[in-house]
Amino acid sequence: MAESLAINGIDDSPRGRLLSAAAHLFRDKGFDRTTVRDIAASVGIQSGSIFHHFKTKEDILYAVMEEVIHFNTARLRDAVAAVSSAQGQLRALIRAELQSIVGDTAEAMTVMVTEWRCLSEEKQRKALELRSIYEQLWLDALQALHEQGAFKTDPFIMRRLLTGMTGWAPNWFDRDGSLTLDHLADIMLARVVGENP
Amino acid sequence: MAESLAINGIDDSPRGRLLSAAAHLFRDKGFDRTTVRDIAASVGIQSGSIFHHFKTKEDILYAVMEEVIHFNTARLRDAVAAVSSAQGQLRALIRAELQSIVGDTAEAMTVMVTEWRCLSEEKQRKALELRSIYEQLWLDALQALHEQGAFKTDPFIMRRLLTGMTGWAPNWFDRDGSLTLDHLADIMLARVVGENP
DNA sequence: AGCTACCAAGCAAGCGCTTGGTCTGTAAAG
DNA sequence: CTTTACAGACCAAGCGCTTGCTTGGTAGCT
Repeated sequence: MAESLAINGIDDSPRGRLLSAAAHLFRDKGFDRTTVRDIAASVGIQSGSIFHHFKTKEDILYAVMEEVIHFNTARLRDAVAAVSSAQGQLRALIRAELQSIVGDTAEAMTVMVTEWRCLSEEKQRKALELRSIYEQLWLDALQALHEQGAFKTDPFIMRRLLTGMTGWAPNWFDRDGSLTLDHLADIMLARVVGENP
Repeated sequence: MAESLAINGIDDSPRGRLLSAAAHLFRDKGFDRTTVRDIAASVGIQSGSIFHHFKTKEDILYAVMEEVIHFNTARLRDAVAAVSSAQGQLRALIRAELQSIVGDTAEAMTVMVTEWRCLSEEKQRKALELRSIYEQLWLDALQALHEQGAFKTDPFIMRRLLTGMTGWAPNWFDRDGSLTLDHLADIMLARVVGENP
């Protein structure tokens, strides 16, 4: 049994604690190398007891993704709503996604990126549908910027480049280093609008 | 038994065919979900016969990475050597990495990115050492561009952003689509030097 | 004679998941 | 106020299957 920091957006019911622990283990060892015995041990119960809360191990993975998508879609929506200019909105989206991906939901977000294919096709489809609102927020902001001439590249491609940049960040960004998330967001924004911090 | 396209840089000895087949399966299903029986079946031998060529399943993964690192380091070196200007060199590096990652060594490169943690720490360290020449080629070109004022961001960070952009490409780039790798390389280059294709 | 490449059979360990039951807290029925 | 009912949370034990890998041997080429 090991204490593990809760993930933002996941409550601390028995089920929620199971989800946080699972996300943590999935990130560290991967879905397949994490056994239900590992997850059970890290919250201090027997392995069989897991199946009182979830039907299958895969359902745990899906639940982690579901929770993190909902939480971060709401965060993205708030981030966009708080700003009026298109460039300001994009900067807010980048900053919020960085917060999701290396900050308070890091484990769950990383898991969503790296363990995606461990879901059955049906669950992938369902999760993709949940993601669609999230992605639309990005495309709207990028489309607006594109129309006002801030960049020439196709907004869909630009979103993919940004996804790659933010998605890779957990592999190198050091939360205790001198580079702040605010600064990094400015650097990434400049890759889109062409300014040069 | 299924035919699978050979990966550039891997010969077609029994061992090489095993490596190509393994890389293909590792990319599709992941290292952990691929069984030695899967690999054996895809080249038409019995599962036990695999261990005549490799000591462990993990050794297969390492061998895939080793081969692809060597091959692509050579390709990167050639790409740089063929151009004189710093910006031309960076463009050549981006183009070559895209070729590696969505082209003729796609399976093996994708596996290297996504199945990295399936290696033991010792093998990770060894593979990282092999990678260091590869990364130095990038840093030299970026450093030169940085010194001549083409961009202000720290070259190390810029390399990480580029790694993310190219590394994510297999998840969306369509080899049969209208976007060419040459065009995509130009788009990515512009994220660094601030021009706007 | 020796080497490479392979087969056939199977072992030991670990896996996800099931089963039948216990305990505790809550709340309606008497 | 007690009794009965019941659901949620969990345990102890273990089943059936898959896994990576081993063993002892054979066929063919040099």
